Amino acid sequence: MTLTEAKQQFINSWGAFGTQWGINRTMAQIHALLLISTEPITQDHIMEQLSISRGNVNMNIRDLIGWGLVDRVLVQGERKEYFTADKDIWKVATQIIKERKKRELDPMLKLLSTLEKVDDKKEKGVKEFLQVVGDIKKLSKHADGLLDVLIKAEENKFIGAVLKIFK
Amino acid sequence: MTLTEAKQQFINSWGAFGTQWGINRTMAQIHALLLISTEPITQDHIMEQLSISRGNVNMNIRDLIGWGLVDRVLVQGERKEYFTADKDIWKVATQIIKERKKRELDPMLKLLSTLEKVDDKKEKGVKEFLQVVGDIKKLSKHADGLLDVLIKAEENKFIGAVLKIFK
DNA sequence: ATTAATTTTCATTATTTATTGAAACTTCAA
DNA sequence: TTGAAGTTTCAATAAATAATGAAAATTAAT
Repeated sequence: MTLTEAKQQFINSWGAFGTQWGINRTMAQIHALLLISTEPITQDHIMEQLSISRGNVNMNIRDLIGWGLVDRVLVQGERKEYFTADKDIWKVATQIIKERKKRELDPMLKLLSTLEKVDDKKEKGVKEFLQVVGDIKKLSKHADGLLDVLIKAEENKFIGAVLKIFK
Repeated sequence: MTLTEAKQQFINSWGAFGTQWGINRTMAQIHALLLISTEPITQDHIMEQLSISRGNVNMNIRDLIGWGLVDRVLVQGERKEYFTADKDIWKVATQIIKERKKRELDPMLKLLSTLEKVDDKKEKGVKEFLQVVGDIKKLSKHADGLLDVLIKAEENKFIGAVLKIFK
């Protein structure tokens, strides 16, 4: 396999994996392209490489910046904007975890707290409902804590070492 | 809030969370409905509760069974099939982890190994590409191991206790 | 065997989600 | 200022995904 083929396959597969996780295929592909680009690249370069429109690139790039996965880069003497992605995969992973926690886990916990306010205790089945809601809440909080450990583990070798023991 | 309202909101929200994770909204809603149903229910019941067609219920139920999240139940003296979902949220979570690992992490590792076979070493940038691919592979294997720990933690109080220390 | 009840399939249709591209906007150099 | 280069927005359109419903298949009672 040539490097060009391998890169193409990486981009395509990364896009496919993205869709399975609720991430826009093109956004994932742009991220993939940036991950394997040794130098910062322009919107025009992305348009050409992925055969997509200017508007599409622009919107997805801004989304990626919002996720903290991509940065604008100023190139000396150039009018155009350039973009890069952090190549440190651990940082990429923790950044995604942080964002998803913020965007999804927090709202989830809020919802569950609301649902715990069911008042008509007379109704049959309230107990069972509250049991399920309570369990999900407990699990969410566990997950929340666990993900914090993971995020810390990136900077803390000791935690990483301990986690390794159990594997 | 009444129990009926709360249940409705739970179902809707569960569906919305599902879509964010690449899961069909209706499938998530059916799962939610089963989670908060104290008794096994029929396809007709699901159709009515969620206002969806028979075909839709049927396909999604079978998917859920494929995920190991829902079971068929035979009710004494009844012709119709009934369905239930495991109410133990830890088991639900570990089952989902197991399935996603199998369906996604394994193929991902396979892909990465393929990509490592790039041969034209003469090409500029091969080293950087292999670095990124190698890093992702390393991370995937870490995640793989970590998820195994998590799955085991469900049955192993000791691991759970140790994980708690770091929170 | 016949038939009524139930489940499954899948071509068609509807809905949702993503993409395009041209106009509007911004930036900056002359 | 003016205008050329570059960026952003968003209504219109295309593509992908999900839902419907009726026909086919299966099941089980008579």
